[in-house]
Amino acid sequence: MSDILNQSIREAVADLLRAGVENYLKSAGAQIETPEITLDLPRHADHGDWASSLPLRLAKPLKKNPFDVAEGIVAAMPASDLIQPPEVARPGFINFRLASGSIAHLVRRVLALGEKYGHSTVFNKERVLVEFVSANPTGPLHIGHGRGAVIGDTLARIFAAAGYGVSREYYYNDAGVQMKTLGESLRIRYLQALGEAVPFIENGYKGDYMVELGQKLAAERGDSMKTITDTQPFTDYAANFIIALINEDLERLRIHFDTWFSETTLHKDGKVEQALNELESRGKLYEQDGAKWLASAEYGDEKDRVVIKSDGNYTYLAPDIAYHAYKFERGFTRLVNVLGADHHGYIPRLKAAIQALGHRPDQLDCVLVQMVAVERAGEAMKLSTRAGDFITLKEVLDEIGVDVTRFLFLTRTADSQMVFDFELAKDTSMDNPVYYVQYAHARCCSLARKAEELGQAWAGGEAADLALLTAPEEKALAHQMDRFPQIVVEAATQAEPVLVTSYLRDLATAFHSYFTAGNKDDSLRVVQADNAALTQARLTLIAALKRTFANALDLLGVTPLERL
RNA sequence: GCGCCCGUAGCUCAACCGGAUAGAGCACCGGCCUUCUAAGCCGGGGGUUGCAGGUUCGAGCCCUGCCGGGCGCGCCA
Repeated sequence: MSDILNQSIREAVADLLRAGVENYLKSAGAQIETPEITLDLPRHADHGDWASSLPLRLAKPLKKNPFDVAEGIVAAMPASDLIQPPEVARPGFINFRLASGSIAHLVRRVLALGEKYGHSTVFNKERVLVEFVSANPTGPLHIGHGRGAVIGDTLARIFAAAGYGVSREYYYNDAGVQMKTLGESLRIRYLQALGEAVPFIENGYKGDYMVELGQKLAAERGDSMKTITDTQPFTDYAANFIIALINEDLERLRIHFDTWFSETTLHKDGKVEQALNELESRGKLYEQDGAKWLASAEYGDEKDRVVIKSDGNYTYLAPDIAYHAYKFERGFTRLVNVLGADHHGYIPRLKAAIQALGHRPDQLDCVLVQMVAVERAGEAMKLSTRAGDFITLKEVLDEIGVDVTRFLFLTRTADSQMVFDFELAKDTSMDNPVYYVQYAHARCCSLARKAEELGQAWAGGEAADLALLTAPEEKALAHQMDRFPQIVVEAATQAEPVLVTSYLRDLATAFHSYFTAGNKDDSLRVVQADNAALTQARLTLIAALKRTFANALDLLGVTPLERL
């Protein structure tokens, strides 16, 4: 068996099980290959810490009773001081329980790895580009953008921990109608600020921020732009200003983009033409009714899509294909797009496009983020940038803070609709799940302080006799801590940040339970006035736990508080 | 009309990808602070997993049909 420091307890148990299965199959003379080794987290404590239903799946090909298969595997398993002798349960489960020895191994492992605990090298050779937010700079970010921003950034953090080379990118369409309308909106607000009685346009951006921007422009330039009818200078002015605003909100949310990618550069650098030529040479484009079509139906799209209209202009899809082609061109092996759920109809044609370019469809993951409905004192509020009627991300951050905002957005899967209740989010009580977790971390810190007060400051883990850690609650803690690396890999594989959030709750539950057990039973207290050795062992356990909390919270971009 | 997502406790959500007795939080009821942070812990009530079939050792999960909700369906962006 390899060094435990390089292995979680779970992996070690899986190795034992694998050895048992292989030995068993060999001795039974079976002609089947070793199946994938699976270990589940049982729902009930009676079923141990890890359980496997492997015998149930082996029974059929072996034509044997699953219970007998389970017993055969268990008998063929090597012994280990990490687990107690495995139990076989009907109809054919194998249940594993951690032995006390596993606690010491786990604690040593966490402390040895430190900041790296939970990180892995599974995806070392991969590079992932996470594209998110990507709101056109026509107005400040609202609460819905905030959700996508937090999910995208958290995914990026998780990918990095799983070994990926990660880049965060913000893409905006600055070549389209929306930006033109933005420029025209500003031009009118500017003229109005100069005292002209110009009527506002029908589809213009009506938010107060545009009025203010018009006044700002008037104050800066006086009437020097009064006679300019071209909207471009106004568009540029507005876009630059708004991008700066957006970036300010994002930085505040602890989100930093590596690149801000503008659609215009694709056109300027000939990337659109290049991508279409590539498709053409691969025979994936054809002409019909004077337009140029992509044969996307070949790859599961409902129907083929136009990329060049009969008037010679590109559709929206053309630059988008070019953009994704360019992502691959830059060396990324996996693309993750965090999109608003209303874009779901767009995904099949995008996947078709990358396949037509010779890439695998699974290299593109589209994470759909559902709309955020906002409630304030029970009243639903509508969100529309156009109408200038929305809850801005800035308001949310001002009112409830970064930690709570980030955590709340991560408590549900991206795909589920969510109601953001302002009163609840502002509540610093137990309703608010972020405090449950932060409280646990703060309690770890509090224990260290308490020990210090009593002259029993933690002396580092090296000297501690971890064999003293034998309580069931301590085993439960070790078991939870042990899960972390696997959670990170799964969250990265599935692009599912909520796995980390719910893991943190499990970890906090195990700890709160341990902590309060000490209120009833003195012998379970971490700090033992008359037992320095036990105190040191438990402080070492707490140090490992605190490290695990901190590392996991860091993946969510939430601060591990020293005290509440 | 076609396609995608969803339907689980009064409410908000889980269920680790087909496993054992469907779990948490909130709300409700009852216990635990002269001792490490009660923003916590322990216990209780509450379910025909929308409905009806099917697949198999086993289904909340897979298949078919129906009911209900959301979204999408342009040579728009």
